[in-house]
Amino acid sequence: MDTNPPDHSINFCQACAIRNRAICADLESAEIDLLNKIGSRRRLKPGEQILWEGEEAVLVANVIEGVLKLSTQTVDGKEQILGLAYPSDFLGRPFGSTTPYGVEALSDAHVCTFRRSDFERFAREHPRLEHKLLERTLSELDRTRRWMLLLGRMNAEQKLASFLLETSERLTPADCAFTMDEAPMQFTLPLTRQQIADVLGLTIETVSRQFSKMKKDGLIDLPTRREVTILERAALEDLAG
Amino acid sequence: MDTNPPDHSINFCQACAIRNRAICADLESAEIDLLNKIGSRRRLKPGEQILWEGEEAVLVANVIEGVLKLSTQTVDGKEQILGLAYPSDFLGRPFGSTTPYGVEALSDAHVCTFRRSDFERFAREHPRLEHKLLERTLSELDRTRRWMLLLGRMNAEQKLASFLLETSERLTPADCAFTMDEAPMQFTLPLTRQQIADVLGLTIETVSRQFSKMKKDGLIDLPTRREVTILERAALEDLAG
DNA sequence: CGTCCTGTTGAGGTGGGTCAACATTCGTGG
DNA sequence: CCACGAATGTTGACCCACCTCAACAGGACG
Repeated sequence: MDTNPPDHSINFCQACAIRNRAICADLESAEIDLLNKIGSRRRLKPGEQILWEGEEAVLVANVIEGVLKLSTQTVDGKEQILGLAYPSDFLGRPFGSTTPYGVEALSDAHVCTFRRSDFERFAREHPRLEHKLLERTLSELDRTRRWMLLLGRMNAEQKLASFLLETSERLTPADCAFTMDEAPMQFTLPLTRQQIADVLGLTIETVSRQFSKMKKDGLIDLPTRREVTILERAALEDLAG
Repeated sequence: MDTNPPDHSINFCQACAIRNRAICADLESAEIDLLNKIGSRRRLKPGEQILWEGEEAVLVANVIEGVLKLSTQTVDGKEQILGLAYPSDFLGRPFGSTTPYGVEALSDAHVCTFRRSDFERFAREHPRLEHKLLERTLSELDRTRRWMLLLGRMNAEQKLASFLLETSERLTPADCAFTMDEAPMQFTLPLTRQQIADVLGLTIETVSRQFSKMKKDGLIDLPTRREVTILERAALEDLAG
């Protein structure tokens, strides 16, 4: 495994690409220095796992780059992806003893990890960090609840349309100047068809068929398996509801 | 509407039935007095709504007694219940501008409400409260993610079995001495068939058929529409997976 | 060039949705 | 207390969206 050893020669947090969006956003310079001291960075390859469902929760982390999946399994082995983590998202379960889901990198990824005990101590001593984490957790809960509507009440077409729209938005950095309202936009899916199926609660065949249908209908183009071009965003939004 | 005016003649929080489970659990006596001053109690009838999806978030609340539902609707009018709130659960969206879901009482209910701005100010001044809220939100996020597995990957039978087990547990106060491991246990459903369907992402007919099937198979009994007796808990757990 | 892996497409089956008739319970007012 | 109508729940018949199984296609990589 290429777990890089902690390197404190420069202050990572200060320079961090996601600094103004992550939980450390509101901290003061001195606090950031401290946080930097207890964290270490780690690079992950696609498929590499950093948290295991049910294991003792020893790590928490911040996503700096890449996409990761949070997932769990049914007794009969079917997987359900519980969520995707993008840059600035928080991973792990502070203030709880076991990690409730597995976390695996989908793309090359870069995370900032903390020993849970270190992180918790720091959080308790710095209410501002804890407040930021609370806001983030509340937002994540909102997002997760919206996803329940998708799983419980949408058909395959609506699910895929919603997924493509959400993915295109989350892959576009928030500070990006181009709003791209109606412009065709292209991106690389961080997931295989199987993983998309696991996110949407569908089978791989159904996902594939819906992709083909949307392409035939001219809503999207599929230059390669992993590339998607949204041609008719408004139409997709109609489908998604 | 029978909105009771705030009544500060006695200190509600100190005497509160859910005091040791709710977010105020770790507060000191003096803090509780303060919190008590900014909150007011309110009784709700079944069907009465206290938060509306999309409206400006002006209230947050703690459930003291009863069961409430959090829900949202699709464009085509189908409802999806996002969660149920039981005593000691927290309602509303602090640190956000709009309430992301509607909240309606399912049974006679009793809540302790705060103006969001008051609550937020209090929380920021009392990190212990904020910490408690964070822990609660993290747990709720875990619970919600487990529910996603149910919605995305379970069939009707598994969904209903899981629902009955969870409901029986949440209706049994945690401090109840009887663990009732294998004993037959009875409880009153706080939801109509339609609402159960909305929780599970099913239709009312499918819910009804699954109830009938479980009764025929001797797993449960249904003395009245609202009463359920679990006869074979182990078998239900097998079904739920 | 062959093997492996991922994705696509087709054919057919089925779980649960839809529509409809009926049953039961509840609420209201006589 | 009963009578009536409305609301809620049950059951049956049918259908369709999605799942299952299976064959095949296209890259990636040795």
